[in-house]
This record gives sequence, structure tokens and C-alpha cells, in this order.
Amino acid sequence: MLSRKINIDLVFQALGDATRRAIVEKLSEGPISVSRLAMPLHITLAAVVQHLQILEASGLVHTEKQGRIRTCSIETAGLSAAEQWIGDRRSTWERRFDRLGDLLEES
Amino acid sequence: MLSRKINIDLVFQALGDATRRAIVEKLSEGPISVSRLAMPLHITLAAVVQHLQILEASGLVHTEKQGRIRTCSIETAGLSAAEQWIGDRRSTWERRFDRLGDLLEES
DNA sequence: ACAATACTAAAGTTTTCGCTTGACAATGCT
DNA sequence: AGCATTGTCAAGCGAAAACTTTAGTATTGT
Repeated sequence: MLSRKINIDLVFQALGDATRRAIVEKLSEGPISVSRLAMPLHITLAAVVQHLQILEASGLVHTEKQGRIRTCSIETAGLSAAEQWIGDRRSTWERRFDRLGDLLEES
Repeated sequence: MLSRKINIDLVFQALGDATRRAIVEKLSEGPISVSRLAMPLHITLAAVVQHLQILEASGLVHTEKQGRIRTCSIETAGLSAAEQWIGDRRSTWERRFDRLGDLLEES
């Protein structure tokens, strides 16, 4: 595991933008270059690069430059962290419901 | 199912703020009033109410007023929607890896 | 009735976001 | 070499976000 520690704040903040989610959706289909990524989104290349910096910092995306093209791909760490945070909340309130059920059974 | 349709944009945007996640974390332990919710957070009551409006609009929290106190509790719909979106991405790239595996096997 | 509690609503301030523009590499093609 | 392609950097702008303050309303306890 070479995963840097993920900041959950950055992950959810990154996912809170529709354009960035569109990027993640596209990348989940496979790796792609920055300019090809930008094509369907109707914003400038510079804006896409800015989004990619945020996505990379959050651990949702990995990019690597080779020659003049930068290839982007999804990174599992970010989504996993988000998934786990949600899972933690779920288990907390499920445990609570279990206790509630026990109390009702006792009566 | 009386769930209004969830806007995934609102859900992730809501979760993108540390204070709001703290609220969701607290509520997953059980229902609580607005002012008790505000106590540990070092912001004004008014700010907490504004966060609650956002959380309620996103389907992450349900609130109900009875007399002069408003009781807040988590709503499953919001977190489920977020979980599902992440799951959808995961299944997309897992399917991709499967095809990749098939190709390697063929050779 | 009066005071305290528990919000609520509106307005204003400051900070952060998302985006564009424009100038500038670096790389690859012919 | 010349030129298009692909991406990078920095500055700046308008809009949205996160708070606060101030003033008010409804409800409850004494």
C-alpha cells in the first residue's frame, strides 16, 4: 500500500462539483489525456487542469506525464475513503437501531 | 418509498463541508435538538440552522419542529445516494479490469 | 404576566470557487 | 527549422459560500 493518507475533506469537496464528478465518471471508463477529457466539457483546458489538480490532491485521480501528453486515470484511494466514511455513519446508526430493537423486545 | 428524488450534486456539496459532516456524524448517533447540536461546534446558532437547511435540502437530514424545539435526525436517502454513485463508478472500472483480464488470458 | 428558551429571518461581510484570459513552455510532426 | 499540438502558470473577475450581527417570533416555565 503506497497510499498517502487521504484527507476526507478534500475528497468530498472534490466530489461536490458536477464537472469534477463528470471527470471521475469518464475516467472510470479508462485512462485518457487532458485535452480529450476537456472536449465534452464546455470549459477551457486551463479550467480542466485546475479541476485535475484538485482531484489529484484529493486522491481521486492519478496523472502521469509522458512526452507532451498527461494521462489521467482514477485512483481507488479517494473513492474508497468516501465509501468508508459513509459506511462508518451507517454502522453507527444501525448499531443504534439494534439497541432500540433489543429494548422493544425486552418490554 | 416516500423519498423525493435526491440530487447527488446537493449531497456531495453538503458533505464537502467539515462542519456539516460533523453534524451528520453527531446525528448518526441519534436525534438531537438544534441548540444541542450547535454546542460543540464553535459557530453561532444561526450558522448551524443554515447548515441544517442545506443538509435537509440534500436529503441527508430530517428535521421536525415540536413546540419550540426542532429535532434533527439523519435521513438514509442522502447517504445511500452518495454510496450508490460511488458504487456505480466502482463497478464501471471493475468491469473494465475484468475485460482487461480476459484479454490477457486470451494471449 | 413576565422572563427565559429555542429558534428564525434578513442583511451585510469576508473568503473561497470556478472560470477565463493571455503569455509561455515543451514536444512532436513534416 | 518551422509550426501545430498539448499542457502550464499567474492574474483577475464575478458569483457563491460561510459566517456574523441584529432584530424578531413562538413556546414554555414560574
